[in-house]
Amino acid sequence: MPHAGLCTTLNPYAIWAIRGKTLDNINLLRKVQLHLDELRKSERKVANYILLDPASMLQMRISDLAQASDVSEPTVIRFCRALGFDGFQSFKLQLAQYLGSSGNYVQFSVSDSDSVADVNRKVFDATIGSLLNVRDEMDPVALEKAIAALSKARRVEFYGFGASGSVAIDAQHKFFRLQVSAAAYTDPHIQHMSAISLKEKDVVVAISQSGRTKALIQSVNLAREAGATVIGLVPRGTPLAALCDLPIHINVEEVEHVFTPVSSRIAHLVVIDVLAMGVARSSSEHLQDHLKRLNRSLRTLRANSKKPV
Amino acid sequence: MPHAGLCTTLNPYAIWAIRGKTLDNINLLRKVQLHLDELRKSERKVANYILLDPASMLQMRISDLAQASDVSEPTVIRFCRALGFDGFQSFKLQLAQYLGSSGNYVQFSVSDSDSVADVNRKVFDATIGSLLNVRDEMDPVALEKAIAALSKARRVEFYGFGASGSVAIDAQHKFFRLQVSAAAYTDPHIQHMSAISLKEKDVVVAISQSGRTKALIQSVNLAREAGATVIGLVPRGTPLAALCDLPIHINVEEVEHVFTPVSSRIAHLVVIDVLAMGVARSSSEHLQDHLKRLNRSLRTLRANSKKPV
DNA sequence: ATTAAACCAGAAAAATCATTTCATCCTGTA
DNA sequence: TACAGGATGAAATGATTTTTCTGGTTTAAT
Repeated sequence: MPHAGLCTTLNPYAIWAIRGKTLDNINLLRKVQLHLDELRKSERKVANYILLDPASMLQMRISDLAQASDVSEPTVIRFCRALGFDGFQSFKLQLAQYLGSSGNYVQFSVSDSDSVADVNRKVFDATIGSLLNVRDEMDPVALEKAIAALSKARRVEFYGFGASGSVAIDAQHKFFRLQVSAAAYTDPHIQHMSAISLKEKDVVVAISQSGRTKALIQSVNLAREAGATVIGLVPRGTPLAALCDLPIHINVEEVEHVFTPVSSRIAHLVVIDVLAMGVARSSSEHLQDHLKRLNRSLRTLRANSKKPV
Repeated sequence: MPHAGLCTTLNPYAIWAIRGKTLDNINLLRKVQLHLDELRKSERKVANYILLDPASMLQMRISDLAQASDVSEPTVIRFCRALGFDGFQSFKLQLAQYLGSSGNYVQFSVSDSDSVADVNRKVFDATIGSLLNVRDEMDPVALEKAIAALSKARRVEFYGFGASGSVAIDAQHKFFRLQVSAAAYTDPHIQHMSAISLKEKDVVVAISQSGRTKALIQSVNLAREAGATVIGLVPRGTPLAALCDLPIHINVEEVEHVFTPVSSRIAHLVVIDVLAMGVARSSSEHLQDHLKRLNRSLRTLRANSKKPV
């Protein structure tokens, strides 16, 4: 097998996989909340206790949970069954997995006493937490429309400023490789100039963390006037979101008074990856040949000797 | 509270947090592997079975696992105890949590029958999987040294090509905000020219997914000759890794014949975040004032009206 | 080579815990 | 108020884990 470096293997679809997990139980706690009013009164006591402190029940036996919720043991079982689980153990296991997957990445702040290893861990976990949120909030229909538009596009331009500027540049790279005629502009003047020269079959992807950058709004307006389709990677409910033909809403934060500028760029990048993967999927074998050749040519830019660390 | 957009709150440290989880069990499977030779012969059978297919045991009763591993039930319990758990259930629960946190993000490939929602999920999970790996493989000592070097640096330059080019640009942004004199060069000529003009107190951060890009190797050589300190975000065991003063090893892939160019850039970005956070921490309150002013000034570039979606 | 000691593994008993059954108790309605 | 209906819990049942104890196997010393 070829070296892993940039991209030297054949199948662009081969990545990583989810072990079988029904989509139902991915958001277990949300599911509990949703079914709350379908539950009987005493079962609801159990639900409320679990929603209040999900982690604690992992250590509990059925009798403990019954006592803590002030109901009888059979009720706990009925609660589990009402949610579609086999029984208490089955529910507990699912909850453990759920808490393992998303429960860990809750809020925190780095303190001065943290070691570098702690900071590392926390920054990574913060990022992962954001990604999990964005993943679950993503609208597949919007994605689908965006992928369709990108696949048909004659030319794709990525616009962004600041941190979103580097996302735009990265996106250009990605789409370039897929043989899409792509450009990235991070300068407002050039954006404007390019925007007015766009045609109907062109697509603009506007990337913004704030959703309110004036210059970007202007570029998008110009692009739309020129007849181009505008896809937006923007937070919901912002001026830019309202302006785009195909807004893809990306809300990184849920807790208001928290500073996470770290993660939103990364969420944007991953969404770009999703779009690129979607476009790659919908294109022909021809493209895969192209990718093979591309990788071969990149290899000539590299040194070959392997030296020890 | 101010709007969340780019970065409008006061405390740059406030991000996200880990719910209490002993470090021991974060890498449960690795732990099993490490203790493998301390186990008795028949207990090892159990361990091997679990390492082979951890997910399957979640559905198993103790007797099933005993049968599957070809040992008796007490042996299974002794195995759990040997690893420091209370018993079988306790172990199973921890494993469920572990698999929930990282076990899901194992290998797969996107198939043509996948919906866009599936692709979305898989791309996100692939990314998260890589991040989890990189997080756990990261060397805190190397990070610490790099942070120290960056904090003392008179000037920091980021070098990268291709996808790593946009990482370099992003890194420049990030450090720029921390009042570090930073530059990013993605053109080999300019890199070379800049590299030879560096001084002893300067730091270069070389970013590469392959670790073997010729032009980058050359830039690094020039920078070192000029007396600058070179930090490398590179895979272990590559020519570049050998060349850097302070290599930070980032190995995104573990499975050889798999194509994951998607995730390595992102891992690099997160490592940049970690470094930036480290530098921010080690600098004064003065910096925090600066950040406040910076955010105020950025706000003037934005539209203020809130429009509905 | 032989024997004792320590150790290891499994069968069966015991304990624990989840589940089912069934009787009781509410709640709402005629 | 009486009755139907479902909702709840006590106690019995059943399943699964855990402990105990015995037979076997390795190890080391004579």
